[in-house]
Amino acid sequence: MSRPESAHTFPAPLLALPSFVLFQLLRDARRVIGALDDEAGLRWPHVGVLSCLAEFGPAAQKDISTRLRIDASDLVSVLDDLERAGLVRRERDRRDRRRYAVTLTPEGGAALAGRMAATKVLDERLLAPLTVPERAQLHQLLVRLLAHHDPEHLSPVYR
Amino acid sequence: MSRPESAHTFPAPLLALPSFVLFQLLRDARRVIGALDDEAGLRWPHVGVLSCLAEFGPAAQKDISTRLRIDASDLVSVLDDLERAGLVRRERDRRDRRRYAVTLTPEGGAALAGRMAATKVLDERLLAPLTVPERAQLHQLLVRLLAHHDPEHLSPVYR
DNA sequence: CCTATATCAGATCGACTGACATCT
DNA sequence: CAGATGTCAGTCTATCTGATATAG
Repeated sequence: MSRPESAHTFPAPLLALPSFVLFQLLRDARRVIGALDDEAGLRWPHVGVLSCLAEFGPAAQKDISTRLRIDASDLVSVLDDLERAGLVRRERDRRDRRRYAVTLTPEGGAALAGRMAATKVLDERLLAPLTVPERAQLHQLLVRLLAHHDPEHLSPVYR
Repeated sequence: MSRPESAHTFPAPLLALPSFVLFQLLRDARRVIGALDDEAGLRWPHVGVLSCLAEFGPAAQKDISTRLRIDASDLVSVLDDLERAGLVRRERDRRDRRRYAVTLTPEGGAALAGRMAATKVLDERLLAPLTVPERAQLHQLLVRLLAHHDPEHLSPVYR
C-alpha cells in the first residue's frame, strides 16, 4: 500500500523545504567534487580565483574578494597557495601601492581549463537523472534565483 | 550595448556550472538561516534530529545517523545539546543494550514546530524571485535529483 | 586624521578519521 | 571470538571576527 519508508528517506517536512533539498544535494556533490580538490590540490576558492582572473583580467585582492564574496582575510592563504604553485603572480600596483595586481600565469590558465573540463563532467553526472530540457530548466531557475539576490544586502559585507 | 559587468557578477564559466550556482545559493541561504541558528541555539543537525524523531518515532543513534547521513560520532554532541535543553531523552534499549532509544520530548516537538514555521518563511523569501508554478517546478526537480542519488554509493558510509 | 588594502591570530562549524569501551 | 553501537580525541576546510601595518 503505502511506500515503505526505507532507512534512507529523509523526513517529509524537511523534503518540503527547498533549502533543505538544496543543502543535501550540495552535501552529496561535495563528496564527488571534493575528490577533484584533493587530486589537484586546488579547492573551490582556488578555482574561483583562477576563473575570476581569467574572466576579468588582473585584479586587486579586494576586487576578487568582493566578486567571489570571500572574506579578504581568507583570500590571503589561497593566493599564497596559487602563487607557490606558479598559477598566479602578485605584483604591486604602482598607482596605488596598497594594492596588488594579481595576474594569471599561463600555467594558471591551463590548470583552470583542465579543472573546468573535469568539473563539467561531474556536473553532467549530477544532473543525469533529469532529461536534457529539465536540466536546462533547472539551471535557468537556479541562475535566476542567484541573480535576484542583492549582494549589498547580504551580511557580512565582504571586507 | 553589452551589459556592464558589475563588481558583483560571477565569472560566466562558473555560472554555467549548476553545481556552482547551487553552491552560491546555499552560501547566501546559510547567512539568512544561520540567523535562526544563533537565535535558538539549534543548528541544522539539531533540527534534522528533531524532525527525524518526530517523523519516524524513537530511534537508535545509528538509525538517525544513517538516515540523516551524519557521521555517528558527530551525532553525539548534537544529542548532548538536545538532551541538555530537554528536547530529547536518551534511554537504553532494553532489548539491545548497546543502543539508546532516543525519544522526542513535548518541548522538543514544540521547538521543532516553531523552527519549521520560521524556516518556511525564509524559504519563501529565498524563492520569492520566481512565480508560484516556477517554485513548484524547481522544488520538484531538486527533489527528484536528490531521490535519484544512491546513498549506498556515497562514501564514506555513515558509520 | 581617517580610510582602504592586505595580513595575521584566533574562533566556530561541519565533515571526516582512528581508536576504544561496551554489548550481542 | 567477531561485529555492532556509542564515545572520544584530533584533523581539515570554509567562514567569520578582531587587530595591525602600510599606503592614499
